[in-house]
Parts: sequence; C-alpha cells; structure tokens
Amino acid sequence: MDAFEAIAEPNRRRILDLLRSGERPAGDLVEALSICQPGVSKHLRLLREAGLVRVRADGQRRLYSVEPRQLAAIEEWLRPHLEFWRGRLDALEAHLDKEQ
Amino acid sequence: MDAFEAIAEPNRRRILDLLRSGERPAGDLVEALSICQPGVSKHLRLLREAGLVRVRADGQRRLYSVEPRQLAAIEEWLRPHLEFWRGRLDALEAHLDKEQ
DNA sequence: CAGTTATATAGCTGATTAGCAATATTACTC
DNA sequence: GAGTAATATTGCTAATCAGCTATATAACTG
Repeated sequence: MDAFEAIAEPNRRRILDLLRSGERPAGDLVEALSICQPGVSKHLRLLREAGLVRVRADGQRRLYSVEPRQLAAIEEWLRPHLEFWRGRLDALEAHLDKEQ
Repeated sequence: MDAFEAIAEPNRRRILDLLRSGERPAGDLVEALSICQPGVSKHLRLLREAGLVRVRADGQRRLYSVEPRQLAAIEEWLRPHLEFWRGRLDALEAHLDKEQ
C-alpha cells in the first residue's frame, strides 16, 4: 500500500493526526479510535509499510511516530496542482481589479 | 467517495495531472490511460462525485476540467503535518548550528 | 514459573472496487 | 431517418480491505 492509499482511510489519517504531538504507544491510539485493538494494529502495520510511521520498542509497548518523508511525497504531487490554480485565482483577481 | 479516496488511485491522479493543462475531452484521457474507455468513464464519474473535476458538454464530447477546491481540502489536512515537521527540521538545524 | 499486560497475527465476512465486454445514450452527418 | 462517433451505463469477476473475534507472542510482575 502506498502513501496515497494509506491516507485515504479516515482512521489512518486520525492516527497521523494523533501522532503529530509526538510518539505514542499503540494503546493510546486504540483508546482514541473507537475501533477494536486488532483493527488499530492492522492500520499501524499498513502505515508502517507505506513508510508513514516508524515504531520502536519500549518494554512491552510499541511507540509509534510519524515518518514525514512520504507525506512530503504526497505534497509534491499536490503542489503543482495548487500552484496552477493559485495562479489562476491570482490572474482572476488581477483581472477584476483592473476592471474596477 | 471523498477526495482522499479519489486520489488514491493512480489512474485518477494521472487524469488530474492531464487536466492541469486545461479542460480536455474524455477521449483524450482514454488515449492517454491504457485502460478501456468505460474504465476511464467510471473514474471520471468518481472524480466528479468527489468534487475534483467538472464537466461541460461540447456537442457530443464532454470537456473535463479540474475543480481545485477539494484538492485544497486535502492540502489543508496535509499542511499542519508538514509544518510540524518543517519546524522539527529547523529546530534540529538550529541545534546543530549552536553546537559548532 | 504463573498471571497479567501490550501488541500482533490469523481467520473470517461483508462491502467496495478496478477492470473488462457488451450495450445504451446522445449528438452529429449524410 | 440510417449510420457513425463520443461517452455513459450495465453486468460481471477477481481482488482488496475494514472490521470483528479468537489466538499468539512478548515483556513485565509477583
């Protein structure tokens, strides 16, 4: 699963949101997510395989944290689209200003 | 299907890429995509339902173009993540500078 | 070592989906 | 109106996936 598919699922986006405040044990995420523990574990695995999170062991717990490179890859796809349209909006505004 | 799911599919991202140069008839996209015509048509429908493209009729052809608002919505989810990590990298650099 | 806690995996089910071939629709042309 | 071109819809199949329960693994605690 690539990063685009990984962030298509709301619970996985929520996990990434929760990890924005720093690394957290899997249990924290289970509490926050209203799906069962194995479900969260599976999402974490997919996120890891997509390169979006990292794990390290801390005793019997696993601490997860965001791996930002793949998020940057998504932004790299998105940026040209946004730039193109930002340009269009700017041009429209300039046009309207001119008409006043 | 929401915008996140819509851009999870490579052919749909490719369609959006192709539409960056302006509106195009569906047939152009079929030629570019190496999947069958009904397949492209279905992707276009999903993109439309996700609010990512717009259509207008031109005779027997349908001209598709990008609708940027939903792409902006994706960027809005993404931005805080990128900002957070940009901040971390900046802090790291400052730290390393200080140590020299 | 027995019990407990934290997390992962396996196995299942229902839902969704990407692809195709075939057909329908709509508009244009003669 | 008949034929053709462009696109959409239908109906199918194989694959994927999110969720669950049950079970396994691994680490800590007495």
